[in-house]
Amino acid sequence: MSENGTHTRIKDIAARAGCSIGTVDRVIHNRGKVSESVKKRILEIISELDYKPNVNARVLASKHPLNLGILLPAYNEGEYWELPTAGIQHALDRYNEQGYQINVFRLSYHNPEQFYKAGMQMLAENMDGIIMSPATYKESVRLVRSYFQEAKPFILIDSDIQGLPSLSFIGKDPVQSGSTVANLTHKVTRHIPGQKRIWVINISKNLSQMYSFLARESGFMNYFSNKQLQEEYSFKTYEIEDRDIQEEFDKHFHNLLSDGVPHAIYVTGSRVYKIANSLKKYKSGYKPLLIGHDLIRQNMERVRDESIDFLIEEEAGRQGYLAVESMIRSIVHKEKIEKKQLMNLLIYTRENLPLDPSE
Amino acid sequence: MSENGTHTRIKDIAARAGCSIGTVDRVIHNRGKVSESVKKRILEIISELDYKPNVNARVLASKHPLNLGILLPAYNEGEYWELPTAGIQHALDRYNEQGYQINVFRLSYHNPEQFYKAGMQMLAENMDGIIMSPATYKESVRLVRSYFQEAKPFILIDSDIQGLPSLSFIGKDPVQSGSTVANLTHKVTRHIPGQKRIWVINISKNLSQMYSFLARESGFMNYFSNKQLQEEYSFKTYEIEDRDIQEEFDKHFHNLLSDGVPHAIYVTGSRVYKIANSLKKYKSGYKPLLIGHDLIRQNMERVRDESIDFLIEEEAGRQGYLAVESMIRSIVHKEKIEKKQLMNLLIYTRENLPLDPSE
DNA sequence: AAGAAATGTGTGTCCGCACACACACTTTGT
DNA sequence: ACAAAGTGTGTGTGCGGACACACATTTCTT
Repeated sequence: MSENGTHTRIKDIAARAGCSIGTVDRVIHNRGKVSESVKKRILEIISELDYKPNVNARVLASKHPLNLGILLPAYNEGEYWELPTAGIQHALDRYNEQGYQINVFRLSYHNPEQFYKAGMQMLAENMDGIIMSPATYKESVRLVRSYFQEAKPFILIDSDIQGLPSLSFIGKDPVQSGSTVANLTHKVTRHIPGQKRIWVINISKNLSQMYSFLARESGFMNYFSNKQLQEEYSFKTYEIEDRDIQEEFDKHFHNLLSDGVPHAIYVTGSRVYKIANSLKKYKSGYKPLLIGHDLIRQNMERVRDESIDFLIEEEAGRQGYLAVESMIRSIVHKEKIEKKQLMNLLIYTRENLPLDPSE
Repeated sequence: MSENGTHTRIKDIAARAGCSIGTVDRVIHNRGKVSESVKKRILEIISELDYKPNVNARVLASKHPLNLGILLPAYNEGEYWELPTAGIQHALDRYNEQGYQINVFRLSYHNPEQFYKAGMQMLAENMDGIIMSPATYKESVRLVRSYFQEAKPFILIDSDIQGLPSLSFIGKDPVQSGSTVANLTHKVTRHIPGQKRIWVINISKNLSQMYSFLARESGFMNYFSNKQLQEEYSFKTYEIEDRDIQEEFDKHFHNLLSDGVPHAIYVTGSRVYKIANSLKKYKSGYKPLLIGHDLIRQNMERVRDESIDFLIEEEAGRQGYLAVESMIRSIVHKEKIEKKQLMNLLIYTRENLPLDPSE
């Protein structure tokens, strides 16, 4: 507090320390020379008074724009990455309206090499901070090594790579996510007489998604093995290539089904709708429980007509929003950011599906 | 945009309109007299340039504190209302740190009359804005009528009362929520042979909660009637008074159970843990599916030991946070707020339970 | 017609902070 | 011993907007 009854200001600190605001400013920003004794005194007063700089004044006075690098996988319309991207855009619009000046530099990648290259280009372009979703482990570590050396702040979204010196990770533990789905699957199928047949399907286009999918799968399997349910349940795992032509996909999938329709299918990624579509065309008395991820349009349609039973999502849009917000809070406001910001696990059914997935 | 390449400023508008910034300021704030012609010209320029005042400068310059009234039901430790309250506190702390000066005036109520009285006191104390959770319909309408006449902005959290001229409603549609639980219940129990017995239990202390509970119940029942599942399912609804002494509660509940343990129990509120506790003590071969609401500590413990199967929550903490944020954005930043901010429906199981429910 | 009141508009200060600049005092070099 | 370089500290201006105040011009009184 201060004489005027509100918050502590630089001026108040200066008065207490018996120096000018310029000197206080110098110790706060570590710029210019300040004698040790004065510096110590000021730091003491700062911590004693619990001085928090006024963010509004700070943003107003420092007129540097924020250069933000955004590095995400390439995607087509209606695909998963549209969601985080929308969240990012939402945040950018909002902060822009409020008077923040933010320049974005976007790059996308199709494969790990491109990821690394684009990441290095971000360095070359001298961004103030970088928001990215890592591709593979190896390239991420290589890239982050460079970031670390140049003290370049970065935020990881969607997939974490443990131990990286990121400002923050924003996303969800995929193993936990898989276990939760397993719990759901277990409870829904437990009363089916006889042995329950479960399929886990990974449909992916590229390597970088594969990691999350596999982690979800192992979380899923883990649940059943921890519960010692291997007797009651049988599992099959399929890796299906993402064929763009639905007919080809159908053919392949119907082929798998000919051995017998399972009781439940868990698709570890956002391409459940393809399974749902194929399943619809397959004449069979039994409709398996179908669970998949992410609130993309095509999935939502399939939830609406109940060909998908449950859709899990990990607040994809909010991840993007928070990434931008965290970057601003860290770089512009100089706040401290939580190392891990874990999202909630949302479950959607026909009943609680939002009309519009945009955040 | 402006000469300096960034955002439009008042100065830029003044330059274009050929007047001083004082005049522009007057038309923006509708204070003082401005000739019609100049006013019109300025307004045109404002909309043409899409002028957005710089929030940081605005907050910095206007040094009024924000007086915030908060009116919520009274609660004991560990009860539901702790969650929104924590969210509110989190927002207050955060904005306070950032240099906003916010004074809060809290009141709580045990019954509708107190609610109305406290609400009127908020008016008398001349708060800038009020965040509240409405008690009953009648009292809310009466109260809001006064608010409307005095143009006092208010935000409703948790329970909506349709058609009220609130700044925003922040919460969730309880009917939808009930239907979602019904879907879950249906899928889990569908494979049980024979007729499935379902219990819906409302445990509440006071009238104001009852509304949400009943709405959830009707959403729940709706699902089954829409699906025409009345043949396969039998339903019983119980209203249980919330007895503080668990033994008494147990006695009452065990009495109900003696007619036969149901296959599933849906508790429409946050007091599921009481049922879970009672159920544990009841010796029976069959453990019914147990679903309830809200991430309070006692419920979390029961999810952890799997005596509660699913816990549903509607981002209670975030509701509080958003309420404060929305109030600030509306009153201080003068932004436009969305009339309805619907929360997500979160599902928790043992696998994805957070360690700490605080936001 | 002259002062009073109403109307319209411009100027200046402050909010808290960032940063450039100025300047005094000390230390170093020759 | 005196200039040059280095070190420590104070002052001033500007960021965009809010608001008080000053003042000019018009309109109203009597």
